[in-house]
Amino acid sequence: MAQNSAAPAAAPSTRDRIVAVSARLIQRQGYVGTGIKQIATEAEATLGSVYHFFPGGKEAVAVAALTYSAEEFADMLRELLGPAGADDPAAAIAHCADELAVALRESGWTDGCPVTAAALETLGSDSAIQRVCADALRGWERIVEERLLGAGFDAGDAREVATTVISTLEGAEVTAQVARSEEPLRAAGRQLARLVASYGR
Amino acid sequence: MAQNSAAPAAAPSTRDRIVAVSARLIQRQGYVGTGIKQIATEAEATLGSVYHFFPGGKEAVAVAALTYSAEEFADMLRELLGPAGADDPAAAIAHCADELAVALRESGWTDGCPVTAAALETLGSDSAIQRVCADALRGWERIVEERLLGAGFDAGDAREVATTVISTLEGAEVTAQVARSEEPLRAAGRQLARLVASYGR
DNA sequence: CACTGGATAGAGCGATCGTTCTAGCCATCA
DNA sequence: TGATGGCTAGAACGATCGCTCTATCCAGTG
Repeated sequence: MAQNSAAPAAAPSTRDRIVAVSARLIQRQGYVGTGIKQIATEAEATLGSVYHFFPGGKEAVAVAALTYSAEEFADMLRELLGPAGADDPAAAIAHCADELAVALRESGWTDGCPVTAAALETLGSDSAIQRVCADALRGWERIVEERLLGAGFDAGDAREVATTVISTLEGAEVTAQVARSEEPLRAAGRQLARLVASYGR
Repeated sequence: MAQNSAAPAAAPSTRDRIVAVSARLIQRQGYVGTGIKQIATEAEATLGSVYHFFPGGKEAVAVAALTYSAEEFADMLRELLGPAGADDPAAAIAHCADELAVALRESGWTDGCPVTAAALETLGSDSAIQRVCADALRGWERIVEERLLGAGFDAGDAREVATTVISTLEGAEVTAQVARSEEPLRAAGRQLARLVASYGR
């Protein structure tokens, strides 16, 4: 079917499959470690299709995949953090860390943050990938920041705490993956909750 | 001079050059993105030398490089955190984050944490690299933990806070690299100090 | 019906990957 | 002086990399 916008469970287009598969592979193997041919194979597409939809080559595919992943995680953040007016941002953030821990374990500790993975490999070059990763992190920070502002945080505090929350979640996720344990994320969640709560008086 | 063990500033051996260069390259380009031939060239060694000292190939070189980097960072941690009996662990941790920020800026935002970089690329495989990275993170946590214990922390708190401190520093360093700004690390340092201080009453 | 253009299909290009292999250098010691 | 062995040197191998190219398929349109 050609873009049946009404049916929710329509078969994904070739382009969408390429993006989704790329996101997953970058998440697990990094940008350099993921080959175009592997993407084509696992997306059940051919090399021709990949270069048809992404004339920019591997980098263009990665940019689309990272943009997709970034928005996906942003949605998750918004959902887990709850509405900006809710009463307990500390518990919401801890809940967020717990959900990340569960998802990580269920994937066999492989499906971490594709943005972090790709960012670390392209640091020297001021590539488009770099820019997408920077925007993603900044966007996630904003979501947390606005949640804190909604809970009555001072503007400066909200910004600084939001930056720290995202950094800590990123770092704790990597630590959890390496240690193959939920504990780093659980601990980070509890400590972040304590930190956030310390502003509430 | 052939291994003048007395002179402190002796020219480093070929093996040492290979390890040091590998550590720096993995730091900047990741494990997959760094080639054996590039290592040989930049270390002013030949391929033959690399395989002579590391019959295990690329993975063995990386393990040695990561072990070296891990110990180097552990030394830095011990020095910056000060003696276990010192009075203010919160300030020491913030100081630590600031030093990381300065070093990162001075390198042009390229020289981050090689352990994080390598760990993320080898998650699926239970390789020796994985093990080295896990040991490195655990070791760093222990250093922070003992510093907190020395400051009078409860055992459980010390462990959980130490895990969080390392995770946050890791995450903030990545964020700082991507954003090309010292701010994420500075913010993380201040918030970690606040968190640690919150236990002191 | 012929035609058109988006999409698919995969052979093949040059380059580079990690690795292996043989040859030779050179300080050491009999 | 000749032999030994740690170390250096780099050519070469098969595999795989990102990418280009041509050919084909096929739904939509006149």
